[in-house]
Amino acid sequence: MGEKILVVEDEPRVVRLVSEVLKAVGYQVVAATSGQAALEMAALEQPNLVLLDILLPHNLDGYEVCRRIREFSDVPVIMLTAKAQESDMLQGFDVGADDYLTKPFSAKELLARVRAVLRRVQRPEEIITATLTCGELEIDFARHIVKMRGQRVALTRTEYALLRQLAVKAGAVVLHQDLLTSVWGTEYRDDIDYLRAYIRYLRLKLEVDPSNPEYILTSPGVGYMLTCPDDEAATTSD
Amino acid sequence: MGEKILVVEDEPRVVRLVSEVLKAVGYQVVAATSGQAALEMAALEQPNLVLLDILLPHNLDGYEVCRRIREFSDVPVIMLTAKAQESDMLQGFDVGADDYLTKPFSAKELLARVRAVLRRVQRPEEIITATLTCGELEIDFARHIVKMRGQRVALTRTEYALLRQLAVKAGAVVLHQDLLTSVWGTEYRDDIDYLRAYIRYLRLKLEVDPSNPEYILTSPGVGYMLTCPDDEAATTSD
DNA sequence: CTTTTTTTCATGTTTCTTTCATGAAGTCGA
DNA sequence: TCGACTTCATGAAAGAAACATGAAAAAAAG
Repeated sequence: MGEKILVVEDEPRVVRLVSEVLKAVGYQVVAATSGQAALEMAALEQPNLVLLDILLPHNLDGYEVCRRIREFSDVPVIMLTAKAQESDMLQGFDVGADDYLTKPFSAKELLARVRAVLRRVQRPEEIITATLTCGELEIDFARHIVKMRGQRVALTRTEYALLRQLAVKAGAVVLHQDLLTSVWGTEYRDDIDYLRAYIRYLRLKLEVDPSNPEYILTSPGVGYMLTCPDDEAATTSD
Repeated sequence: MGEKILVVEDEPRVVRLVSEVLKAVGYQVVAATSGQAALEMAALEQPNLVLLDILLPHNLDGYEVCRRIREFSDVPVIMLTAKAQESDMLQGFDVGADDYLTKPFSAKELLARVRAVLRRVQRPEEIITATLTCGELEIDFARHIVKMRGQRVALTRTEYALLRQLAVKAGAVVLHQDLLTSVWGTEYRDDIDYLRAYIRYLRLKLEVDPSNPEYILTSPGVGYMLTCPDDEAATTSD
């Protein structure tokens, strides 16, 4: 239930105090007393939040720990320290901290800020699955990767741009002019040879038989269309 | 480019000051001077962040405004006020604020906290992995250790930073610009020669045949990608 | 001051884009 | 039915852009 919070602090007394406060309201607490241990636990325990003291033993302070955590994780970090100087705080935010709390602080303020940060993180903004599946064709817009029949297909920049335009309007005929202007620019609106060349390149890379395309169909005099064979009665085997 | 920030504050002098600070670093600013106006603009303008003063004219204070905004929106809210009492702050967090800043505050602190909150909102997914294994490549993020085929590989700071950026997005094409800005900084966005040089260094250290890379692949005109040979149907012969 | 790392540049090579010529296929009116 | 016309697919090749590479100067680290 309770989120897991990693407390990084070298003074056992403070660790105990903070832990009790957090546990009292239902959080799980794990602790580390050195920077190195903190990094390992951040990776190993996958906490939902890190409370990070700046003054740590050995030569790995809180700023550096925060910076390194940021290299592999977006877990929220609240800096916790006696340093009240503005420059210290700014440095804390610089290395990627989410909040900065100066000692002494009250249990209530600590809890309020912990809650505020967790509340923000846990709101699962809808994850945009920027991937389109069209028959055996897969386009992962976020990764800029195209697969056909499970195999990765390497496309050039222009090929990808053209396929993308066809894909976002899959199932509909996209006009020559629309393709030309969106891929090459408005001044290429009537240069239909570009389109022919690149439609061909796409077919060579995506179609089983480029001369009898299943996916990229021609609408003579109008434009081209990307169809998803599943959607239709795809049994037109001649 | 700049996120849109709604500033709610009845003192024109403060509005002007805050607006200038925010605009100077590239944010768009819209302002409201009453609670009623704030609610309307929060709905209408869809800001990415709200800076909300607590003392507002008429009978609709900042707490109430925040509470009502929360009824229809998750937009982050930073409370902005002269009230330094702890109870006031706690009430701020209670009504759903993300941060609480007491006047007087410096421009730098304001910007740092604005950035921290926006940063948090903009990357909702957190990926924590102690070590990433990608084919024969192993990266221990906590220790900054890289191994290839079981052997430790010594990387320079820049080499490591570049590999890390590729690794956290393993399996995706990472754009030139993204790599350059995250490794060297935004002002290096178009200095593609740095990238070429370091991609080469990485290949020399990681690939069996640096001229025919298995791991670090080129997407001409787009970017580079770290692939994990196991994951895919590794039939990209030739 | 030596060594390592980073930055910078010039070179040849590869890959991608643009362009054109050809023949096939379809449309339409005589 | 026939040719005149339009639209396509295709192959090939010149031109342009992007790339890998080696090497050396500059800067930073030790």
